[in-house]
Amino acid sequence: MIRTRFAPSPTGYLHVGGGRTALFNWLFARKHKGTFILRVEDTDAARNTEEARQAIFDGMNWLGLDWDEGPDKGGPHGPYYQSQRNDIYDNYFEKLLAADRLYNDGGAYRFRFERKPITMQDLVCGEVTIDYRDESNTPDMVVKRSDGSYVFHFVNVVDDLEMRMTHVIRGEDHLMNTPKHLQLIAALGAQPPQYAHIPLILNPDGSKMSKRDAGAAVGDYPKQGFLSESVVNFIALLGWSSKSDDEIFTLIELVDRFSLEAINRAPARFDFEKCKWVNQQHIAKISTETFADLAKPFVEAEKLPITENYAAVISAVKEKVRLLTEVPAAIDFFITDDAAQDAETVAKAKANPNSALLTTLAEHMAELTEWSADIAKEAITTVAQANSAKPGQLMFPVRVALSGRAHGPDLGDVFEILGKERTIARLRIF
RNA sequence: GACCCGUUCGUCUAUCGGUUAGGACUCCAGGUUUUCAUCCUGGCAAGAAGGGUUCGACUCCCUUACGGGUCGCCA
Repeated sequence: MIRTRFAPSPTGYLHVGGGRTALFNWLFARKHKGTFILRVEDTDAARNTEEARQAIFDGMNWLGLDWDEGPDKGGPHGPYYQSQRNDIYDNYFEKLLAADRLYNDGGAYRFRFERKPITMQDLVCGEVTIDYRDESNTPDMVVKRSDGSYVFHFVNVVDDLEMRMTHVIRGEDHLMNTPKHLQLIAALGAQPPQYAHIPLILNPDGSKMSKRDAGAAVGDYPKQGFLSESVVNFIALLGWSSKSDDEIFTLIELVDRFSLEAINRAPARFDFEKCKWVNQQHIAKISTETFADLAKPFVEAEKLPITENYAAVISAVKEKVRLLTEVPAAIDFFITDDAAQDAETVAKAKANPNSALLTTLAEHMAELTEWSADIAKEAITTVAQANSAKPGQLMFPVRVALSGRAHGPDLGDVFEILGKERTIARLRIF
């Protein structure tokens, strides 16, 4: 039975690197019908915050990564906050003491490493050997501070043992820590889990992605108008490949295709443009109803009313936006008569000789007894031909007159949604 | 500095000794849309360098260069 975990410390927001680590652990567990555990490593009392703890839960929930054991959920190996597991750590500490592997150093306790080469079999990196005879590079590590608290390496190992982890999938920044953990586990007389160290995520310029960098916080993605499945899809592709030409996957499809063997060893740079493209692909895949629901908060945030024709309006722009944040600006001209216009585009359209025909077009439309996308388009053809112009040449001025911009939905949709009166009114104003 | 991991188009990647080195993002050009976008088609663009091993190397080995990581009483 596979058991994996995500063990963040609540000292900041949830980082995309952490999000991807959580994702890979989750995917591996789900793929093999195993158990996924969330454990909060809050041993650094000085740096832990309640906001950070909440950000982890919010981020995990948003990404759709549910846990089988952990906070709010419980489980047979709890509690799942390290700050509440001190008795357990004391027990293990006694074992190390009894095995004569600890010594006091300035009030703190250090673990005495065995001075020999340590070889590990990493599921991603393969066989890696670190020579512990070189003490300058591997000084005996502190497991208990002089203030009595335990350090990361110790509690992390104890918990992975206690919680019966079978696989530890974590960032490559932990690769050099693994022999330390292996030594600790051996000293405790236990069997280690299998390790898989995944490459780090870098900034577009190749530098290490850390706090403050664009795209670093998982919590920023929903605000920027990304769908959670897009983000999951995109970060899965950073350091992992399905080995096929397909790239757009739902969470379920990822579970189906995921494997540790397909994880790369080289770090990957974050490409914001591609992330947006992935989002666009997911928007295209979801239903109009779902899209309307997801876009609604962004529309309301811009103080735009949800009108009766909201469904039609949203449907007209669904395949034109890459981010949900683009929706308000894409639909506002449908909803209000004083939506912001692109001055440059308007000037360009007014300079267009064909815009002189717009008045004629408005008059012609005013005489129509019925109204539909096709009838309105036909009116354009009629007016154009009567004035020896091509219908297509009228499209641009008409678009600008009706929407105030150069880009937008199909003109037929615009005619239909705006209706006869507003269409004519805007043509005349222009 | 020492140690560890890595290095295919600008970016994400496929390739498990024999391929015209494939796909995707970006960019460019056509086409569709009586319209901009979407979409479709095409194009630009890569094996870090040098040595080996081999009939044959992007693929295996060594060296160098470059990138990342680690050397805490942070996690």
